[in-house]
Amino acid sequence: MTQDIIERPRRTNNPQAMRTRILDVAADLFQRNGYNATSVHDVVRGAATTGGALHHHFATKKTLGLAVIAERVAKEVDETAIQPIMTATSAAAGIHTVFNGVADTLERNRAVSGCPLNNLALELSLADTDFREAVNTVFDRWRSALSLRLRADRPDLDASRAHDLATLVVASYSGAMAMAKASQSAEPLRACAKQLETLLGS
Amino acid sequence: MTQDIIERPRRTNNPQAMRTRILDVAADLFQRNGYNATSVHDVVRGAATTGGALHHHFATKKTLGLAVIAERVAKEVDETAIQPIMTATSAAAGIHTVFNGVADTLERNRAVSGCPLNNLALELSLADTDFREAVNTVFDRWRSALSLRLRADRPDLDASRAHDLATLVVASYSGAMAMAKASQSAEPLRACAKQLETLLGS
DNA sequence: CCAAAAACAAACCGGCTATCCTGTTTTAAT
DNA sequence: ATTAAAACAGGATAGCCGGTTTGTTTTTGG
Repeated sequence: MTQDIIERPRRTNNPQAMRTRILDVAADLFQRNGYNATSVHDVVRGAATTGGALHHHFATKKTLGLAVIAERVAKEVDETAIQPIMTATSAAAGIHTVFNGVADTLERNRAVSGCPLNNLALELSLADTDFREAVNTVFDRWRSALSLRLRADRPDLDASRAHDLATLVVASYSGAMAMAKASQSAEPLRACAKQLETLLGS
Repeated sequence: MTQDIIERPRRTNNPQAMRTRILDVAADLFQRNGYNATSVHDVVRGAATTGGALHHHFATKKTLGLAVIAERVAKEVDETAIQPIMTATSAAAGIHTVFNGVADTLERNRAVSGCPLNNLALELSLADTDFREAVNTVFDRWRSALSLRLRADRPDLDASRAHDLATLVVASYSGAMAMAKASQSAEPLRACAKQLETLLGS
């Protein structure tokens, strides 16, 4: 009797794709449920892989977390917050675009899961220095870019004031996202956008 | 032979004190390490009590968490943020006092553990509706109080604008605290305070 | 063809939350 | 005063899930 061989689909090694997939799933879960509330098993299941494979790419959960910040969160901040401001006709216009654009997105999706940077910042930056530095780096890039743009718009603005102004914009964005998450509403973002406009318009 | 009785200190029932102690320790640990990263065991050890006693006062960890928000975090927000603004000579002066006062405190203590409301808001408000509502209540009280004070100062201000302005103040405070935590520096708070002053001065 | 990389599979130890049962103290009615 | 009931605290345990490790098999590049 010839044995019926179950044809298991041949495995194909694709380390880059695997790494990317794990990173994507982890970023999503960390964002939605938080770092501590997400187990590596959750990530394994989500990425349809195995514990061993994950371990091969990321030795520990912390390594994975740092990679998510450096390669995913940073990119997301860059795309949704920094780029639009750099390409807009003015800093004020860019800020308007970013705040209201994000508000629109939040209203399209039903749930407000918050700013990924902020989420991880508050959960991890006190617990671990490496996490703190990774998060701080992203905050600083954002703030510097904004400060630079503000001065490009208004050369009369001195560096220190521009820096303070950029800080206020970033802070109000973060805070508004926190309030938006708590109220499950985009309204705080729109309110802040309006007020920032009057401040920048002067 | 008479048995030597080890004199164990007689137990004294003091449910209120026990409850208070547990709540205090839990609030502190949740604030410093986060909700998920804190085990009930940690709370038990910190309060120098036992699992059974804790369970008697708070059936589950979630019950404890909700109590911390409603009875500790809310009070802290009231004392450090709302009261000073209500008693100051003007809203602008009050805001100045709060932001710089907190900044001073952060610099005295070595570590910036962030705004307790913000910390728990971002960690829990998406995970659980009860938590979200508890956090949102505190945010709203804060915002309403501020809005009311702004209008008392400037009767020309219409309600909607006052509300938006209050939102910006609360948001920038929250965000500045997040940045302060990530950078372990009070500078973001001072920067925001300065910029808010020019906005309110006009 | 072979060595190294990549992916799989299973299980480990430890700590977590929740619960149970026991014993003690307080309260209040008789 | 006495005593029954309620409130309170102690301590141990169960069951589960956490992150990580350990072998082994499969794939791939040189």
